[in-house]
Amino acid sequence: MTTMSNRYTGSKPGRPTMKHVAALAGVGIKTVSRVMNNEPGVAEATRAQVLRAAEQLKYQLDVNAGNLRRSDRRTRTLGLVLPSVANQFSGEIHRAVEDAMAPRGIAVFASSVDDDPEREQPVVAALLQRRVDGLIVTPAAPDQSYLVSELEHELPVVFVDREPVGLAADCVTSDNREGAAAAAAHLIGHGHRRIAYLGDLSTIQTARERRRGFAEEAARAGITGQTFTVEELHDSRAAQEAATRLLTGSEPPTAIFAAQILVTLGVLRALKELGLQHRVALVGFDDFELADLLDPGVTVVAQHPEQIGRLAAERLLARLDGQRSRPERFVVPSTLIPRGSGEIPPA
Amino acid sequence: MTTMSNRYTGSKPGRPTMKHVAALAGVGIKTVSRVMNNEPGVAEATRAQVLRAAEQLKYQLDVNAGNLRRSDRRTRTLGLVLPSVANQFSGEIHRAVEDAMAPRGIAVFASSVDDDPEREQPVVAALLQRRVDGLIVTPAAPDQSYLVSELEHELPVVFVDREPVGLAADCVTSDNREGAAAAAAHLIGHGHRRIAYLGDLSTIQTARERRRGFAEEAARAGITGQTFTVEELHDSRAAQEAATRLLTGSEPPTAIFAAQILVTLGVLRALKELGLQHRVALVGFDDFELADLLDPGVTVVAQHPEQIGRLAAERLLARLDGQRSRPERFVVPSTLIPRGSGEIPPA
DNA sequence: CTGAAAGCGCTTACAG
DNA sequence: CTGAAAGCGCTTACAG
Repeated sequence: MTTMSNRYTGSKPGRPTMKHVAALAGVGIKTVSRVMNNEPGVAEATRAQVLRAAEQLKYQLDVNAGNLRRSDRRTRTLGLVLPSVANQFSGEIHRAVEDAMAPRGIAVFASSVDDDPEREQPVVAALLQRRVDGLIVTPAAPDQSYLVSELEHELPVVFVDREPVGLAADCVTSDNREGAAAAAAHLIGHGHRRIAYLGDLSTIQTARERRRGFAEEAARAGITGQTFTVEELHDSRAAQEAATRLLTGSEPPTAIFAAQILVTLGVLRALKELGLQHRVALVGFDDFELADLLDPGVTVVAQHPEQIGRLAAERLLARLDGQRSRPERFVVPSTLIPRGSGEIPPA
Repeated sequence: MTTMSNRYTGSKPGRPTMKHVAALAGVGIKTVSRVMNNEPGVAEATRAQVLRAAEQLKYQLDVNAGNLRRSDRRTRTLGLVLPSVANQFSGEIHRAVEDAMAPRGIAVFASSVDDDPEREQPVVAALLQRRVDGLIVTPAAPDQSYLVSELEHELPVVFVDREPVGLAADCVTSDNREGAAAAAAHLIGHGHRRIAYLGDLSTIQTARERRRGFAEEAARAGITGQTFTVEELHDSRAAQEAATRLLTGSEPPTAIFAAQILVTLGVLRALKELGLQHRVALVGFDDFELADLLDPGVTVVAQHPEQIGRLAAERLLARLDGQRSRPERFVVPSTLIPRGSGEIPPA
């Protein structure tokens, strides 16, 4: 009979198992298991011997195999569904979640959905097949009721940035309505009446909230301005074109509220191209690097993605720890940061 | 005997298994396995029956359990080690990797190491315990030889953005040396001789490469300027202070090369504060959103993280598909983009 | 303090 | 076309 060390089954040669470590150390596999999991009740000499064998074989515990038999059936894995891991806001949420999970040994699968309603469910299904212990999701589909059965099976699900539709679950968002209202109030307070609202796809819940907050505040000031409302702007080029059209029209607005980051960038390009950056006021929703370095500095309603991510992660951990109270809705206040562009008076 | 449907073992109640589906459909579990994995050779009627049962129980295949017995032992999982999932460059690499892996059903674990040499190895070890099928790593530690045994066990490892030390493995980087040399040549070509080099930690391999590319090009032009070299700048505040010191010194530089994105931001702040943004030339390494909107526009050496990520992912997939050729080193060319700041003549 | 037996939910390797 | 038995690498539940 050959030695064990060359008789592995898989196509990856040489990956040792507890059996190999046990054989080399001259103990049972249960003892190896105890040592590798830092369980008490192993003689010091035995422990040392096992560790030596493990070291020699470069043995690494297989957490997936362990999980299969473990009574809690936890994979120590989390699914995070985001618009895109390449965007700044998502990245900061991701990092906050990672930082909250790492101390518990929970690894994070992040998936990008690009706000495509069709992709949300397949992406979530793939995560469920991997038996993630929980889900943190930025909803993109019009309805999340497909997750009801998972919730019933006690899978913790927390929604971030946007509220879910069709099921009751924990949720952490920015104060979209209040933030947009604050932006409107700020511009109105500086004397503006002809304020344009440029916003994202109205299928996105936060976009509708911001629209509403802005409109309510405007109405409160006796302003109604359908002519200045443009929605369905999902990229900066579309926003730039829309802003250019408004600004070169017969009755241009004296101020613009850009309700999403890419819209803000598009408006900035339009203003610069038209040489109007010091003439037309601008407040953007969502902060960005360099906003202070532009001329004028860009006044924004800053969101706090790291707080949103952290809260969502804490919520999820509490659920994993058995908290069964009913779903809560957390709203993270945004912050208006005046930097110049929002304080330009009407022409 | 009670019905099966309420007799689960785990703490997550109700998660059905193939056994439950098989019982409900009145077939063996092997048949359920065939259907759930879309294997051929199942009668249409049987298949339909199984699908109906699976649907009714909301059954989802457990890919981890399957993997345990599967002959290839693949977890369809990848480990991605990055400086931080919150930074733009990392995020774009991450997205490119995700997009390359998704069609193959491979999910990505991303981990942030914050360029902390101490954190690299524990982070990698955690991924290995999860039996990832491969690793894409931005090295932060001074040495990656701890991965030699993994490479021997045929675990595919590809390094991104920085070259590994102590082992031969596939690697995809920017052309740091050439890019920095191009920046130097650009400034020299515009008449500058007193050019400051502001760079990141010299422990980081790419920082050393950029320093070298810059110095070589300067030497070629007969310029030696030790007094203008500041390194170990790892955040924008440090860079701002260093730039301010140089610019307010007795013999200020007429041009600055900022060899890292945070350094560029710090220099921009310093220039603006001193009112020198139209007097002192600046080229930055790494592009950023809004570089074109500043006044003047910021000339940069643009890297292409999405290409770097895609190449690394393709390399890894080729290895997974059995390619055994010797390790290759890919260098992705960067692009100098003149926008104004780099074309300011010396005072 | 230690280890043999059973079993987690699947796939493999067969046999019919 | 279908399914019973064995086994993947661990942990559980015991027994000694």
